[in-house]
Amino acid sequence: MDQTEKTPLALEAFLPYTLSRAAELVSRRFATIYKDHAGLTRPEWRTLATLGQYGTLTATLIGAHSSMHKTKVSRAVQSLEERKWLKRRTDENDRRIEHLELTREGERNYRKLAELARAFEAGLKDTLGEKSFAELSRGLDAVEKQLGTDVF
Amino acid sequence: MDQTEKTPLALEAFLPYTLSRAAELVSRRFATIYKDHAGLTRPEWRTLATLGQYGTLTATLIGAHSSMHKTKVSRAVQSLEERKWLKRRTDENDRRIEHLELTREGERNYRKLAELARAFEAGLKDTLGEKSFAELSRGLDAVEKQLGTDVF
DNA sequence: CTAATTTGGTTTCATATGTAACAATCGAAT
DNA sequence: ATTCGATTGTTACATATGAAACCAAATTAG
Repeated sequence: MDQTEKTPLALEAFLPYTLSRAAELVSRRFATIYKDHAGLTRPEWRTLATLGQYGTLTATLIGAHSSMHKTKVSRAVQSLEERKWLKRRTDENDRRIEHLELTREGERNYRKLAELARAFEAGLKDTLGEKSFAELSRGLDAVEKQLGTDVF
Repeated sequence: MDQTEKTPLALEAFLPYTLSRAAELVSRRFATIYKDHAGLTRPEWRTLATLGQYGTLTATLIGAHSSMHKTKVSRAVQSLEERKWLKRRTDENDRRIEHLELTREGERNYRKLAELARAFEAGLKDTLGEKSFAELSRGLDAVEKQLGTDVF
């Protein structure tokens, strides 16, 4: 007897759905941190975080490290530049390239937000429990390892 | 000595990021199924899947079951109605309410897509490995259980 | 060397989204 | 019965997004 005749698909147990739902739940909560504390959008936060982590980078590299579309990066960089949180420096040998770097102000805000981010993650680990958190992390790593080779 | 002085936050190991990234990777792949095979958007697919699973529902309930904003549901229902994949029936006692139900055509397409969805998930389980898949599922369940009480 | 191609990044345009305002209806309170 | 508030669903508006066109600069091909 085929179970699927009655319920071809249970959405609440279907991984693409549960994964997307969990991501939204976590994302929504985490967003309050960079939105409320700094008025940043998600692309802006990711750009800040990537530059904070890696130091000087080009826009293309920011996109690669943070999995963002180049138009998102472009707009986020503009916005952070207007805030004076980052500065551009055109490459001397290749004038298409711009090296992007956080200003002192940007660096300061990055550290502050990074601390809140770590606290958020710690709270999440606490809420989920050490074991579930570790399982989730391992599962996500597996996804990244298997599907993450896509350029985009 | 404080490790965070050098790298306040490693994005590739930060759960809100890895979760969001994994969701996008899986979502992008799964989307090809309902897009290529039926020309559906994600809200349309979710609406179809929810009605297919639960039978007759109101728009509000579809939103609750599929975690979609009511405007998304409203637009998806319109579109599916135009395709003649669902029909509306106004409640006799409360004329604000519309009972939504798949047509035979809608049902047929739902079953077809549901089968592809199950195959997709099976392939994913295969790719990730039984163990990682199970860990991921449990981790996601924990997230849902702890954070899923938000209405939205 | 010049033309064609590629690359880094921005802008344009069409689409998708959510907030808020809205219309219609219902239920409760007076 | 009438008014007020809540609920169901749609629409209008402003914003976010990505595909594609685009510009400028560099590289490759002929």
